[in-house]
Amino acid sequence: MDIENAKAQMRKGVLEFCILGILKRGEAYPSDIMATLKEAKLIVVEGTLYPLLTRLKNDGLLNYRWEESQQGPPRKYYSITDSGIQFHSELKNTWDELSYAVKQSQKLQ
Amino acid sequence: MDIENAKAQMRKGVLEFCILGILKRGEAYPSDIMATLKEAKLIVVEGTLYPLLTRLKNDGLLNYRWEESQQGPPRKYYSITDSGIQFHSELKNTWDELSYAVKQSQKLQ
DNA sequence: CATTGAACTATGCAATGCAAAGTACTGGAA
DNA sequence: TTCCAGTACTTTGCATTGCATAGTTCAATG
Repeated sequence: MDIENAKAQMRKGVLEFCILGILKRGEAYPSDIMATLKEAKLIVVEGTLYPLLTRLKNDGLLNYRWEESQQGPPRKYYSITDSGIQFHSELKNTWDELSYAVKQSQKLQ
Repeated sequence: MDIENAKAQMRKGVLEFCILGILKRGEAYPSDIMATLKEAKLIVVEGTLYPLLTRLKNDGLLNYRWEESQQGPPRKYYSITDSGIQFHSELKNTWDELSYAVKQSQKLQ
């Protein structure tokens, strides 16, 4: 029982919401997404992000297109689909409900 | 990929925080805890709560004592330990950081 | 003694974050 | 050309946790 594990557990399910939120602004490739998450103080590693994007794509919430890069191999640019936008809005409700519940449970100390 | 699963995932790790928060107010037995969580709009079932309490107890974050009940079998009254209080405060930091990160990632739509 | 309800326990599954190792492509240095 | 570094993407396997489900124990009541 350490705090690092607790952090990992709290992230579960939240990353999807964050990533869909980021892609709502416009398409991006994985390194872009990681940089944006890092700005928000959310460190994510490759082994987490890539499988997650693949999962979201397979569920029809994202699409991608290949684009040549100036340097290095081509990149997968991801964009959000209509289903993705709708799912994102449901996730927002879920997150808001959870935030409220946590807040309530911590009240009245 | 359905919203129910997403809810379950988002709860992971958060329940511990909520329960420690509730027990900081004073000792309680499982049905008390479930009722309090329900008030906060957080539905938890036995199969989730009991193993979780056992885990927290084994990690030294909680204690319990048996108490006879007026009706029905005796109850396990749980209370938080000093380690539990400290861990709760670390979880609070973790939760606050995560909330901030989620908020940031959803900005600038 | 049987039944009912409350309280607690145990088992097994599915989902996800993550570490770790691996593959593939490009460009520059030796 | 051959080797190496850097970037981008992929794959495998593990640990943890919420939850469904079923089972056990105990006290009170008829």
